[in-house]
Amino acid sequence: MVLNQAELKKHLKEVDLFTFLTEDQFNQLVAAAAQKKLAKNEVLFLEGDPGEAMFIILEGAVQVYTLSPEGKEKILAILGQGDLLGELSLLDGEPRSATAQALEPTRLAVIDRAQFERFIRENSEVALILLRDLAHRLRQTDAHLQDLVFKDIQSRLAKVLLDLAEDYGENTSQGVKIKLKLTHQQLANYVGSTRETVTRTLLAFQDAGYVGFDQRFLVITDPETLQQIADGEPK
Amino acid sequence: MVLNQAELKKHLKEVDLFTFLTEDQFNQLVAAAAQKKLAKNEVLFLEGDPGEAMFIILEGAVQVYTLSPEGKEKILAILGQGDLLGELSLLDGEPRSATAQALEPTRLAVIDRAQFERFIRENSEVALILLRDLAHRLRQTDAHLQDLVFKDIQSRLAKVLLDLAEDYGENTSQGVKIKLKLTHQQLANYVGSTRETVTRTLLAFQDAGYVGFDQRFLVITDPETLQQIADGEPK
DNA sequence: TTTGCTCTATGTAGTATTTGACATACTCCC
DNA sequence: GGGAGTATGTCAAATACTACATAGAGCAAA
Repeated sequence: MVLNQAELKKHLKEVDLFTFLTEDQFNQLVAAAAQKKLAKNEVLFLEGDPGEAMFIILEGAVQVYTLSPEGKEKILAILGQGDLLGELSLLDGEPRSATAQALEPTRLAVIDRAQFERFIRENSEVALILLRDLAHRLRQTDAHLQDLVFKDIQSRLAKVLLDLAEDYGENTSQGVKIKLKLTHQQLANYVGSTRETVTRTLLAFQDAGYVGFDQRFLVITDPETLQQIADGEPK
Repeated sequence: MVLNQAELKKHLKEVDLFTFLTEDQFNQLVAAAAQKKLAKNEVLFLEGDPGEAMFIILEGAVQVYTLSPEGKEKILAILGQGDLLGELSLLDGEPRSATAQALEPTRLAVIDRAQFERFIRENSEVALILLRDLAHRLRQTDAHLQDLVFKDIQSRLAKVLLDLAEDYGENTSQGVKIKLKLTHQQLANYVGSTRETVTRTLLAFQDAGYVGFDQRFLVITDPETLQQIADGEPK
């Protein structure tokens, strides 16, 4: 199914970055955007590829990860509806520094380099909006780095679960249900640990009653306590 | 001693970011820059401060770090001559997300928000140059994150030493002498470990003949092997 | 300048934890 | 029924924590 212009526009509206644009600028970008669909697990681009386009996620979810020499993965980000993807290569001309792969069926708006550059040139304040966005992401990445150094697996896992609940959560009677299924391996790759440790920690959370399961979906039943754990208070 | 305009200009020329500017743009910025001197260990700004200026390091070195709730430090960057500092707050308006402190007597050029914004406004392509720079730093930070996940202390320490040699090194008959003195504790804070582990690893490097000391300055005697260790090949 | 005091940095060891590697079932879908 | 994903335990390795001893640097008074 192909999105019509109105639907595409509705989605683009959800991109934080683009809520700063005027209606005119907005329509201009909508008109320029092509579309692409990805099946679950389909790879959008590989680390090392030349980067000649950026994407806006209209629907679905994408993981961005790199591989170590030994083949271990580190997930750098899990992006969902409304998120931008792959813009760095358009900004600095470098090849992709990570691989992007769909976690579920996903639809994207595609903006190639020429369109992007024209848009920036014709709307000079967009560069400032992008600068603000990148500054924000740089701070986030530094924070992620601190977490990795200062916090134990419990904290990091709790934090990731809360983040996922934020982005992919749905309120139910038992708590917030995370509609995005990730294997323990993927969670481990995300928090920088091993599958076994994630299994152990998740079981501990379950025993303590902080999380539960509903048809194999993870449900956050005690977000307050999880938040405390994420912030570093033990137990 | 106060830098004269010619000297200030010479230093600014060394900032990668600003080598893209025209002579005119360049002079404009030089004229706008005030100066500041820091004694060793003097704090330039604290995490949480409002950020109303950015700095260019003319001489000396500055460490940028954050504190965990328990008071442990993580050094995010060690910046030297020609590096930019504190520009994120000018871009996104957020408070400082880390503390900056001089590692040795340091001189800075100070560019406040008004100067910065005027400069950007009057030189629209500067925003694109900054975008490129931030994109680059985002990739670097991601790479740092991967190191933290994938590599052991040996590798991380080897990498940091090579980086320091690159930025603060001086060729001698025995090898590259690192002119910046860091305590084991600081190195530990940088690579995300403990002082004891750094001491042990450094001694191992010394025993193996990869590094040595010259009047308490660290000397890299076998950069090739260190590079291999940094890249993950063991021993 | 020298002496000695103090503070900081470094070296070393032993112990405790955390985590990763491996092995083995189990279970739930296709 | 087969395969992917999951649960769980054991073991070993890496690293952090704790504690203490020594060395060196900086400083101040003689």
